[in-house]
Amino acid sequence: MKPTLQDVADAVGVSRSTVSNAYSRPDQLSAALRAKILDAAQRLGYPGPNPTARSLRRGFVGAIGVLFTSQLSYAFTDPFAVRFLAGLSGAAERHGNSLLLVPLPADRAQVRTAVENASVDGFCVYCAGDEDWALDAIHDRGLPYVTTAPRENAGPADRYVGIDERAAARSVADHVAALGHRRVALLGDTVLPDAPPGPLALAAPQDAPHSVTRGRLAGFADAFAAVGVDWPAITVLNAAGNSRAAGAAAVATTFAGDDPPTAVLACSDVLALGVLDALAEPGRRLRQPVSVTGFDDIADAAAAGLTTVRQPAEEKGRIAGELLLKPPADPAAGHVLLRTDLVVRTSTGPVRRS
Amino acid sequence: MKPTLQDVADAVGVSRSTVSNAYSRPDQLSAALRAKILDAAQRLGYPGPNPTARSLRRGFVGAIGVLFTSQLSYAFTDPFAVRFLAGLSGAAERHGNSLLLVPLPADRAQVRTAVENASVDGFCVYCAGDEDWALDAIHDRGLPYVTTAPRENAGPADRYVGIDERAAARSVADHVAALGHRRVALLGDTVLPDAPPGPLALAAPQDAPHSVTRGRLAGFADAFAAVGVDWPAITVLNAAGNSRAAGAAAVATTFAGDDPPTAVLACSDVLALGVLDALAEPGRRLRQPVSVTGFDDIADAAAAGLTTVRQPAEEKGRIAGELLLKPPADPAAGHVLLRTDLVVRTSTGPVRRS
DNA sequence: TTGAAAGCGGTACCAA
DNA sequence: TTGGTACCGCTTTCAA
Repeated sequence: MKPTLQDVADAVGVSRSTVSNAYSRPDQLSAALRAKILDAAQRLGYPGPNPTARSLRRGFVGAIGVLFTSQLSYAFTDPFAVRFLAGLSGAAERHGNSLLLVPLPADRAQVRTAVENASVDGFCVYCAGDEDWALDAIHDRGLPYVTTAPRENAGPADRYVGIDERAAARSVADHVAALGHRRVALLGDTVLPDAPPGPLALAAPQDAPHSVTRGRLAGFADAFAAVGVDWPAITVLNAAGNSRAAGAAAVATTFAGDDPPTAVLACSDVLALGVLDALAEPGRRLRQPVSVTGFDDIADAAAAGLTTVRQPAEEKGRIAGELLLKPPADPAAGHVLLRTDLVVRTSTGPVRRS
Repeated sequence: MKPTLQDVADAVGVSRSTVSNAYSRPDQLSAALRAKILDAAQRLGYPGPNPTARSLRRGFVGAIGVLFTSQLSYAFTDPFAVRFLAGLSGAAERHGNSLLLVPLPADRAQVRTAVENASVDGFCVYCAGDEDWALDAIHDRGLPYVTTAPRENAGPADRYVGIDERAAARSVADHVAALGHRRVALLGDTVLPDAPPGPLALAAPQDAPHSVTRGRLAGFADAFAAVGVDWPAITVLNAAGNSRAAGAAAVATTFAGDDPPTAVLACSDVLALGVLDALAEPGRRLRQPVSVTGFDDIADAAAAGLTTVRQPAEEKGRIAGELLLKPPADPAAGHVLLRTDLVVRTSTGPVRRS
């Protein structure tokens, strides 16, 4: 059996408190005694204070939990999520905290369990807003948390860092509309759960269950409504996942028809890059070039010449971390809206009169 | 104060054991009583069993620690590390484990503390081999661990997953040598600690303190020695970090001289891409095209036409996770060497006679 | 089916 | 400076 603090105390002939102090508060005992204790510990193979026991007693852990709405392993395939994590881990690093990445099981009941079993002092929920079962579980645990999207019924104590999704989406859609595009398609990841890739019937942006998608679709719609293109005239495309391949698959049949869209506005850069991939496929014949826009401004966007909306990824993560680790005195400061910038590159251009 | 299990027990008029069973072993009590207990818990706002206390009592945590040799936030900027993490998190997910990302402080003494404070059942040490203070700390805690490089004095119980760095490096260097290159430069990240960017005096590959760099440099050297180019004739370049910018900076002055290298072999794709960046700078005049090779085959390598050595990133992570979470019965199976493949693209070509 | 009691391994207050 | 003593919150035999 592994030796415990008690064993060390016995070996040296002192009390447990003294051994504990030797580790946690060196100034509380003489250097000589401390050396003697550490020496004995070494000899006995005492691994040092058990972190779990220490956390239990101290009442805090020194770790924050990170929850992803999608599979944890998918999170690492999303460039934006990775940059967010970089920012978050930087903040954690600075505060001496660890990051506990908690995989969320698909089963709703198990989500509760996963949340309940996490030894953490708080949670950062990436890209939530509708995953209420996870947020509810966190809330029930009474732990502080930060989300990257505002909750429907957010209380004043709720903290989040995000962007104005709708306004940001509108900015890029305004740009596309100004270029003269009127036949457009909007592309999102899992716009409706379990929908197949490709065109989708969505009565209104509000019907998208995911709040981020909802906000972006609404912003796109705003821009086109302003130039007389109403929602029913807009094609909504569904992608089965947030990947280039999914983006390409979603538009596979889009440009075949008689009157194809002249622009595709995607809810993420990754999807948009997939659209560009599809458009670049050899053998594809187009009546006119298709404008494509993304969202996020990930690293690959620049090289691809993708017009997109930039949001500060690392900063988002960093602020999420700070919000959690160093709560602002003023609760109003707990709601942070980051600025976004329209980045116009070569993937968008004026529509050609036919 | 937050209610505890005891409070719930008191409220219902049962013992703590029964309440505990209501949560952890529903089959141990009548459905009616269980409902009553859960109901009372709800009413009192009991957050469910405290995970820390539970872990302490049960003797395991359900989480594995991840240690990066560099800053945690840097890890997310390294594409290969990210893919490794994706694989690792997949394995963790499958086994119902969480991942605790532990930031390692620069201070050596604090590294111990960081390791000692992590509530985990084991560690995955990314890219270690020489960070012995971290490994020692893990070892002293008596926890199982996996590394991504063999340890010098590895015992039979040590588990690791890696590649034959030297052979892999040789394969790409053989390719370059076969193309006729004899004046070559090798480029590594932090070949020697605190060295400035650019040319470096390194008496032998063995003098590189980092085992991965050491192995790769040795492999490069092997190939050129085989064609009569000895170590002193080879330029070694140091990069201050594993980034494109650092790669570019490292070769900033390399091609100015009279007799510049005709090939640069980098220890990572990221560095190699930086070299390509530098070579593509406007205004740079070269006597002949410079061949460049990388290592890892990250996503951006293909688009850049980079000749490189592919190693299976996600699989490396996945296997590391499996090795930790489901230790092989046969200890020999705890040492996994993954295969690598030379991927020849357009960044390498035959040397031109001058 | 339920409860009593004994820890899991430490920490921190307070008194000596 | 050191030791005594609760106690952190839960799980788990074992007996009732």
